This record gives sequence, C-alpha cells and structure tokens, in this order.
Amino acid sequence: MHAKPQTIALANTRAAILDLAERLLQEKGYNAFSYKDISNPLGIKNAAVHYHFPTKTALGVATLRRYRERFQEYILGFEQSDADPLAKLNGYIAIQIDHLRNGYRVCPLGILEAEYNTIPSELRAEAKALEKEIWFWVRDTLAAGREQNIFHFMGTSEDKACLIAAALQGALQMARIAGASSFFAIVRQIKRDLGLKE
Amino acid sequence: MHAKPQTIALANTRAAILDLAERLLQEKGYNAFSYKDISNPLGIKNAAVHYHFPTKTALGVATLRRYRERFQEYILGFEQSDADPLAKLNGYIAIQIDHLRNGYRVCPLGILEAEYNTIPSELRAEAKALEKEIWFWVRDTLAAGREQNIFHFMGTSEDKACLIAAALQGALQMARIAGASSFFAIVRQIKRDLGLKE
DNA sequence: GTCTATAACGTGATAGAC
DNA sequence: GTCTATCACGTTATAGAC
Repeated sequence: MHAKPQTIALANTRAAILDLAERLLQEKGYNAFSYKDISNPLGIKNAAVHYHFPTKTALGVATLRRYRERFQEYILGFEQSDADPLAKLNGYIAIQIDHLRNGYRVCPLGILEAEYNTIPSELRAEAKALEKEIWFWVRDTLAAGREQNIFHFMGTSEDKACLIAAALQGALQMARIAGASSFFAIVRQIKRDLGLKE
Repeated sequence: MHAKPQTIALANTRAAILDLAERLLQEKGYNAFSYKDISNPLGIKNAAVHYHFPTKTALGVATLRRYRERFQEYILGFEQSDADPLAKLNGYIAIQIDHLRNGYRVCPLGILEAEYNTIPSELRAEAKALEKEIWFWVRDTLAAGREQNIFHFMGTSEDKACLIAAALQGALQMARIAGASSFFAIVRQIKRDLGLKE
C-alpha cells in the first residue's frame, strides 16, 4: 500500500496556515491581517488558502479552536501528573512568558476582546468558550492552593481568578509599550499578593 | 464687534469629530473605524473630515492627545483639592466604570497596545506618553496611601502600580466577554489586596 | 490542491467648485 | 468649511483551468 501524498500535503498546508494565522492574530489582531499575509510567506496564492478555509471567519474560528484544544491538553497534563497548584499557576504564567518572548504576542483573548464589536459572532463564541475554560481552571487552581496552604488571599477564588487572568492579559499588552520588565513586575506582584515567598 | 461664526463652526465640527473618533476608537479600535463612520453620523462628507484632520494618523493622534489632556486635568483636580489616596484610586476606577457603562468601551491604551504592530509611530508615541503619565500617578498614589497607612501591600509601589493598571485595563476588555460583573469582581479584589475593608 | 484571473467592495486621500 | 467627483489601492471571495 502506498501513502496518500495529497492527504499529507493537505494536512501540512492546513497546519502551516493555522500556525501563521495564530501568529498573525496575536501579533496584529484579527482585522489587521489579510490572506496575503498568509499566502505570501507560505509561497502559495490566496485562492489556496480559501480552499482550506472558505472564509476568513472559518479561518479565525479554526485558529482559536486549535489554540483552545492545545490549552486543554496542557492542563490535562497537569491533572495526569498530579501537579501542585503552584506548579499549575507557574505553568499558566509560562504560557504568557512564551508569548512575550515570541515577538511580544498577546493573548488571543485580549485581541478578540479589544476587537469584539467588529468580529463575526462565530469568533465571539469561540472566544467565550476559551475564556470560560481558562477562568474555571485558574479558579479551581487558586481554591486548591488555598486549601493546601500554598496560596493566601482574601475574598473568593472566583474574584481572584478574574483579577489574575485580567492582569496577565493586560500585562502582555502593556509590555509592548512599557517593555518586558513591566510584565515581570506584574508577575512578581501577583505572587506577592498570593503570599508566596520571593 | 461681531462674533466669528466660521471659527465657531470649525471648533464645533472639530470637537464633534474628536468626540466620535474617541468613541469609535474605544468601541471598535483604530483599524476598524473609517472616515465614513465619522462623516455619516455627523451629516457631513469625508472630505470635510479630511479638512480638519488631513490624515487618519493626525486624527488618531489628536484624539489620544485630547484624552490625555483630560486625564491631566482630572488628576490636577485631585491635587488642588488635596484629595486622599483612596479618593484618587476611586477616581481612577470611576473613569473605568464610566467607560464600562458607556457601551463597554475599553481603555484607549488597551486598544492601541493590542493593535500596536499595525498603528503609525506617531500614535505609538502618544500611547507611550499616556501610559507613562497614568503609571506615575498610580504609583505615587499607592506610595502616599501606604505611607498614610491607608493601603497595605507587599513589594514596591512600582510593581503594584503595574499590576493595578494592567488589571483594570484587562478588566474592561474581559467585561465584553464575561459581563460587567467580572469587572466589578476585579475591582473588589484589587481593593481587598490593598487591605481595604469591604 | 493549487493556479490565473477577476469581481465587488470599502478604504484613505486629493482636486477643484462653491 | 463643505461639497462633488474621483483616484489608487487593498481586501475577501469566486470561477474555472490544470
């Protein structure tokens, strides 16, 4: 039996498009990237991109969904290894640091929230789903950490999860203007406000 | 002596354009609003907008500069009335609540940071100036509040100012997806983490 | 699957009349 | 100061050949 080269080629191109779309989304925003920004670097034509993703909305949705699935796998890894809450928090922060170091990308959520009134409803729905998952996970991690006397804070873990998620999202954006040091200042302060040792 | 009607007319149109541009900037972002979005509601033609602001860059810069000057006047009012640090912090939060209640607008800084890689350098410079002013003022307010035993927190007021500024910025954005309640959750938590009574 | 070619539209911007 | 008219360009998207 022979392998099916065309199927492989499809998967590769598709994945390459999604990789680039994800990067462009985080670097420039949904409105500010075009099919040309995708087809040119890949050495293909915009019609080829349309073959894989008929509309820009479909491309955006697929990009965000893949990002979300990757996040799910990431946190699943923590559950399977019985990681402690601090390791989980550090893991979430590590994702943001990765974005920061990778060309000052911002969280896709932050971009889509900023552009919220101008993006298609399908994209909004995907963003909502991602936001919910992140928030649930941060909240549970904070609650578990407090129960184990690792984190110390006043108020509900719901409120604290909102604060930390929003602060990290804002931190990545702020870093574009104020530099990477402002991002790390925020991470330091988040940890102090959880009663963690420096 | 007669008044000069044409001068007054100019000032009115100019101000009306800036009002609308500011709203559009905070609601849709810099890239997503057009001259048509401005001229149509005002009942004028796009050429008239170009008369007052030759380029979109000039319009964006003027919009942001006026926002910054208003902020300067706002904090000057606090200095002249010898307001205490808590009143100042609440004043800053009140600006954000005003944005939230006014059609889920976000902080202009947040929008411009998200679009940072796609906006003209003149706009970036204006955003930097605004960011600096806000940060200095929040930092000084936090430091004074700690000295007066009103605020209580670990770490430097520099770090804490970064955290609070980023969190409020992220809170306005998050509210678009998660609703206004998530914004107020973050405000509550910020105050708790400053050792303020509920 | 990818190409060429093109459609249909919106954009920022300008020239010149009033 | 505002208008009409127009330009040059970039955008998403489609039809049909290969």
